[in-house]
Amino acid sequence: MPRALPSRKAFAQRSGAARSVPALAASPLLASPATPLTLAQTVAERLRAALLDGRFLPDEKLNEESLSAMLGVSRTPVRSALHGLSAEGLLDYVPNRGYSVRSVDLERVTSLFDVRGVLEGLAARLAAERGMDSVRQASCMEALAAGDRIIDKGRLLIADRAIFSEVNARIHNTILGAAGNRMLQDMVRMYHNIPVTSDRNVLWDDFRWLRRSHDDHHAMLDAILLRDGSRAEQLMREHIHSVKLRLTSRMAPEVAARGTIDA
Amino acid sequence: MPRALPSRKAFAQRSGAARSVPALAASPLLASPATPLTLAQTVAERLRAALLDGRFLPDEKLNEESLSAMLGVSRTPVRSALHGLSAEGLLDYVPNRGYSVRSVDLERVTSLFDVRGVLEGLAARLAAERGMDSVRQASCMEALAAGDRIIDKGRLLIADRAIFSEVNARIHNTILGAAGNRMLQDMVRMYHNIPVTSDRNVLWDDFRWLRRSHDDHHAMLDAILLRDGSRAEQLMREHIHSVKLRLTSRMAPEVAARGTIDA
DNA sequence: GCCGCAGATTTTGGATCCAAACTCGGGCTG
DNA sequence: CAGCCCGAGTTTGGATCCAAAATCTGCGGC
Repeated sequence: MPRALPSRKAFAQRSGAARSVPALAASPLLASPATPLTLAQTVAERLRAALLDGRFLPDEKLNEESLSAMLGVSRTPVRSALHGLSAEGLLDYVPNRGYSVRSVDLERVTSLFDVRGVLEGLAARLAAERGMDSVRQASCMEALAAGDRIIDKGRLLIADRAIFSEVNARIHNTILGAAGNRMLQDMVRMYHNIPVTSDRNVLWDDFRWLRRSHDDHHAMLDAILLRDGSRAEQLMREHIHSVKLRLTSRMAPEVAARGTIDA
Repeated sequence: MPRALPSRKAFAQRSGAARSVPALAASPLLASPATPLTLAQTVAERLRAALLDGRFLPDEKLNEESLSAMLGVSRTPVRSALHGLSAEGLLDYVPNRGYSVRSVDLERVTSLFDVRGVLEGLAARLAAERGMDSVRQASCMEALAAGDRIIDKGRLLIADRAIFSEVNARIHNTILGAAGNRMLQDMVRMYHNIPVTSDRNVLWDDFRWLRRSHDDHHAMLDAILLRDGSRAEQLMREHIHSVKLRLTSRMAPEVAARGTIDA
């Protein structure tokens, strides 16, 4: 008999409200081919969301039976989901001992942003070399304009945070798409799904930093439109580097100094 | 009743002979912590090996039942293995339609080597910045010397191919390890497991190219020992780029021109 | 009092069973 | 004759069952 389950609060409903922001029209890219999802996939999705939201403690062991009870499915799809999430790097797995939440320490964040820097740098370069189609150009311009409107207010309203987050995501995603490199897309998307480094965890509260960040976006897109691959790459690297510094300084204020990108 | 199985020849025995090359002592790095492997993992390993050896046709559909019969296990570990391999990018998966061998076309190889270029470039830069410990230095020197001995013969003996392949792997792996970035290691190792791009598929038959490649190794390690991160990165990028050109030119001689890395 | 060891219990890994989705072929209709 | 519809057979996804490994617990020895 399965003893009293932990009953993690509010796990069942995750209706995903507050995702759409009216200030930015939905991008026409990435249309879904209406694939019939499998149970294991939806379970994986829910677990991923829970992990990103920090609803599990770092290093917490995940019990298959508890999860299956929690989600109202059998152990089979849960096992499949856990397996997949560990392949994505969100969980740790030890053969006969099960899965546990991968904790993100400073060293791991540093590693990740170093990788992210060169990958997104590559994306920017490729986008510049290939050139952007008009749809993507328009999408970026729209996002930049939306960002400008916020910046021009001179301070960051709370309501604008979500928009800015969306603007940021739009720009990076469009560049990534323009690069036209599938492998690259998959990799970058992969660690957009890692807790601390996920965009939703970036702190959008420092107005100065935010303005600088938006300036970076302008410069990057400028370089891309001018087809200057090297400059686009350098700018993107430096941009990511600044995000890395920002995040790591929060994690361990005393450390987080020596950069790894600047010449 | 399961009808006559395809009985892919020589699938059962894969005793893995001819892996150790006497010219190079086993590297003391990467000691195995003696993890008790699970069946699913061994199945994944065998399937991976089969895929890398090209024992399956591109786009071939993999039937779970056939595989389980072939390997003498139930469908459960096979399913787990297939799931994992698709996460690694070796297989394609469509929800209710199963797994199939991912075919590697020219576009995919190009994508992959562009990514690999920046990632291994990052590894070289990080290795230079951190510096190599004496063990790694010695390991590299040994590998370089072994390579020199082969090159000095003025032509490539068939027996030396395996050694050179080993030398190459040793150098790249050591640099990767010296970078001290776990995330990076995982990513690079991941696409060392992709059919066409796997080191074992590099063609070591053109002596001139091979000599140039070995020169690259010398230059790279030189830069790393001098702690010149930028140069190490540039050299590694260019090195990978040359491998890319070499592979793509074989795949489609008429295309494979415009590079993406050189300034 | 602490460590180690043996049995009980929990938990994971693998096998089997069942249902739902897909495939393929024959027959029907326009 | 082409195209669609429907049903048999196959294949995958999910649930359940069983065995092996690990964890926990309590006892005894040093």
